[in-house]
Amino acid sequence: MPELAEVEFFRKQWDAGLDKRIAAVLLHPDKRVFRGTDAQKLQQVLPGSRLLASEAHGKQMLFRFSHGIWLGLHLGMTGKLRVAEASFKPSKHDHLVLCQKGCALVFNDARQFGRVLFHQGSSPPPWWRNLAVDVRSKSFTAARMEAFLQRHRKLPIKAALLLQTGFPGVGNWMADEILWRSGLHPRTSSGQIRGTSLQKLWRELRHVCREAVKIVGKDYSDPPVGWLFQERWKRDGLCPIHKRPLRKETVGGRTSAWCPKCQAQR
DNA sequence: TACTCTGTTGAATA
DNA sequence: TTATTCAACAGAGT
Repeated sequence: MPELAEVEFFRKQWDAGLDKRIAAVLLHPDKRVFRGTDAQKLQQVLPGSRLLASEAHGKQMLFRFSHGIWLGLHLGMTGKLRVAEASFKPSKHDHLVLCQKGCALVFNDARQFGRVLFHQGSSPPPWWRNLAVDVRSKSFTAARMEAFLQRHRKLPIKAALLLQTGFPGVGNWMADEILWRSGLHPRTSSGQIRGTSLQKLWRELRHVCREAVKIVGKDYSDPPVGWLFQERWKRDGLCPIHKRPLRKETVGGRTSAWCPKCQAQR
């Protein structure tokens, strides 16, 4: 479930390889995760360089290597990063393996909605410039959010929260969690949200994102009881507040769960 | 066996 | 420019 918090967790898995040289790269260039990138070149160029640093932005990750090499990863729907022993043998969905002394860095993605990007140069890659403003940062003000919602005023708020250009890192479960805490029905038009309800949405958005990164990003634990998260996957999930059955419908093309009592208004 | 569902996103179309 | 729909993929569930 790679949203903001899970991405942060997976990024850190590869910290095990920091400062170590890449001895070999295992991959199959024709795999879909390499669409649009020169996988053979990557395989040829990366050995010999060291992993220097990594960062995550929303659902995107960037790994920086010596010799001006940059690797971008997106986990799609089922992507995972992990560390394995040095003798690791890739299986079916292990699309990219960076072999190092003592360990192997593994990118696995069954459905291959994820993606590998690659760049050589002294400055960060073009696809890492002009990133959307981080929702947890100081510059993500309520006014900025309001302007974005007005630009997409016809869109149901649930769909707007999933737009990575406005809310980088927010995915399906985080969007539902945010709306539940804000008392907003997922079909509410984005343009209708103003004043106190907009302030509320802004606060809950930032709260959920920060807490999720703290909890899930640390060791992949689930958010605690009391979060909608605990109930929204269940067939007969109940609102954590007053135990009413949650409603489930497709909104903005995605399965959404909400409490008809807490989130009544449209 | 066949059909449905899934946490993403980006291309095609309106 | 923005909104909608659908396909890319594999596996799990019914």
